[in-house]
Amino acid sequence: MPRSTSWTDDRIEILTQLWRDGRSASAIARELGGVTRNAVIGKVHRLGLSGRATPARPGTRRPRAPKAERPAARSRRMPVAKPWPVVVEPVPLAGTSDVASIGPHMCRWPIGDPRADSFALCGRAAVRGAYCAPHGAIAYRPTAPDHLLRLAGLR
DNA sequence: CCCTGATTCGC
DNA sequence: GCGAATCAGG
Repeated sequence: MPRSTSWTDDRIEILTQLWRDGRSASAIARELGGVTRNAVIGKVHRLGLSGRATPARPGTRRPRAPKAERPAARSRRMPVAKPWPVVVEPVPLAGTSDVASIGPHMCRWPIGDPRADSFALCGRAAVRGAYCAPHGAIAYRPTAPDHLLRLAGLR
């Protein structure tokens, strides 16, 4: 028994039969064992078995470029779905008002842990709804364009 | 990414 | 003759 798998007559016959059956090269290689699909394809060609009954060979093989590396085709396309800009403004580190002293036109943005004594509300002039400009920028984030929300199943 | 066969060429 | 590497595609 040959320890290196070789193309013995019987293996060639199996190969021929399976190939005519339309089995793929890799399937044949697995069936035979000890050979790769490349080996099978190579043998098929050497045997002159290549074109099958109805091969349907659309593309003709390229003569193989001498040695050039592929230029990695540049495609110009629109930049896709960059995150829309989120404005980050400086935010006051500490609040100046507590819930009792907060007025109607003062920023109600909570600062700190509500359970802590240091808890406060921002208290700056409210210019966007209940909040000052920087807190309003956080509270009223721009939403995604409608079509994107639809794509995401959020509408 | 998986897969297909085709081709080249050093061994 | 052999088949890995590499190719063009599906």
